[in-house]
Amino acid sequence: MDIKIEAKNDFHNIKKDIIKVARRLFSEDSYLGVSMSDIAKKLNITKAALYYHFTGKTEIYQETLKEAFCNINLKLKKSLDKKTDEEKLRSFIKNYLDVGLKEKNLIKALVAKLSSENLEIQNYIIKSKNEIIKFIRPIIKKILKNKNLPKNIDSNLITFFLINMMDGLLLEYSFLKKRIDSKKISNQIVNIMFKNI
Amino acid sequence: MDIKIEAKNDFHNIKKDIIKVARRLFSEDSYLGVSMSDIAKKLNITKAALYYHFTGKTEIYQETLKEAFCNINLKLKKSLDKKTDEEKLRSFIKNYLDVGLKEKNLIKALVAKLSSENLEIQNYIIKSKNEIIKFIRPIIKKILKNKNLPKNIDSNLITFFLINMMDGLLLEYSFLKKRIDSKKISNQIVNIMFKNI
DNA sequence: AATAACTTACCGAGCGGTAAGTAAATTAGA
DNA sequence: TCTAATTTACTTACCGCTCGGTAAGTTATT
Repeated sequence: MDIKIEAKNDFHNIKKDIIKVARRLFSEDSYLGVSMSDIAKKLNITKAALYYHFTGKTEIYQETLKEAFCNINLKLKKSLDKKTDEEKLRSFIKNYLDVGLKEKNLIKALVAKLSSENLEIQNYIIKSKNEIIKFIRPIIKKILKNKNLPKNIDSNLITFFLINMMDGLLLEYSFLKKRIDSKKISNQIVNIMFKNI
Repeated sequence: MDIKIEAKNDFHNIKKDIIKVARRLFSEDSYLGVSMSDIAKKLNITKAALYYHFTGKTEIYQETLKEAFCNINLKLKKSLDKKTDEEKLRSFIKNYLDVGLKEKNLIKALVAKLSSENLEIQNYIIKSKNEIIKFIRPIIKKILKNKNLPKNIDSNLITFFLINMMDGLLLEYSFLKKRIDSKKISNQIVNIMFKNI
């Protein structure tokens, strides 16, 4: 009985452990740059054990992406707690940058080798990105409602540019391995893209 | 004699051919995603022949990056031909987007597996990017000279944000395999980031 | 007795890279 | 100018290694 309790204390889903480790490795390197052996070694198990729990590398990668995107969505939803729309926007940008720096693989996923065989993963990324855009777009729309935008510019475009600017920044910071002050940067972005427009 | 002339007509540096092919392949895939055999096969030569002309894969990759950056700089310099600073800026953005879409590997280079052994390549990328920034910064500075910028914002920051926004956009378009109207987008970027600021 | 959760030991394929051989062009020497 | 030596630009055939993946055996729990 005592042993069982001890076992229960030690218990945590091994599949979750695998994804957790894979997520860290894929975050530091590309899909091709991480091997199944790498993942197994970090867990002190054999490569074959991974194949007991998952059908293959693709599935593991897909699961890490799922978890990462789930994480992002959870964090971004917190932005809605803020009172004003502008505060929501600022919070959204800050949270996106924060989680993006932690989950570098999300950005890397966009450029890593996702060949035709991984079409499923590509579509999953597109879907997840669209969810993020849909999430912040109405807020930006409300903020820009009463401002008279230049011709050819609408709130959808600005949302699109905002997301890609943040992705570009994340890429740069992750490449340069620079620490950033996400709050400061979010304020700067708002100042440049939304103030005085 | 006739044969010699014919040979001269056919003559073009094989090393340049290799870099040309490698450049296209690396542009479509990541560093790890392209093998020496892939490059050789496209040229209808053997893999060993590549090692006659180059010391290894790293050197070939480095040469493709060099050529690509050289190409960028050449095209960007043409922006200086324009009359006004604003026209120079618009042209710079358009050219950057155009060449960036062609040379996807430049953007990919930032996230592909460039492990510790490729520190040289990393430094080369940083150096080349800095050159681009140095090139456009004074123009942006002049444009923003008489505008009163919000606190915490200066022309250097806006330059930095501009470059990263373009990189983010290129990443997105290259991922979605979307055709873009670079002139239209450059105007939109200027409208959002520089007009009414 | 059966199942869950592994390990051991292997597979074929492909990787970056190399040693040795070869045909054609170029150069050197008589 | 003819020939022998050398060099250029490769090819063939391999190396050791790692990859993703699997079949079969093992141990502990149910």
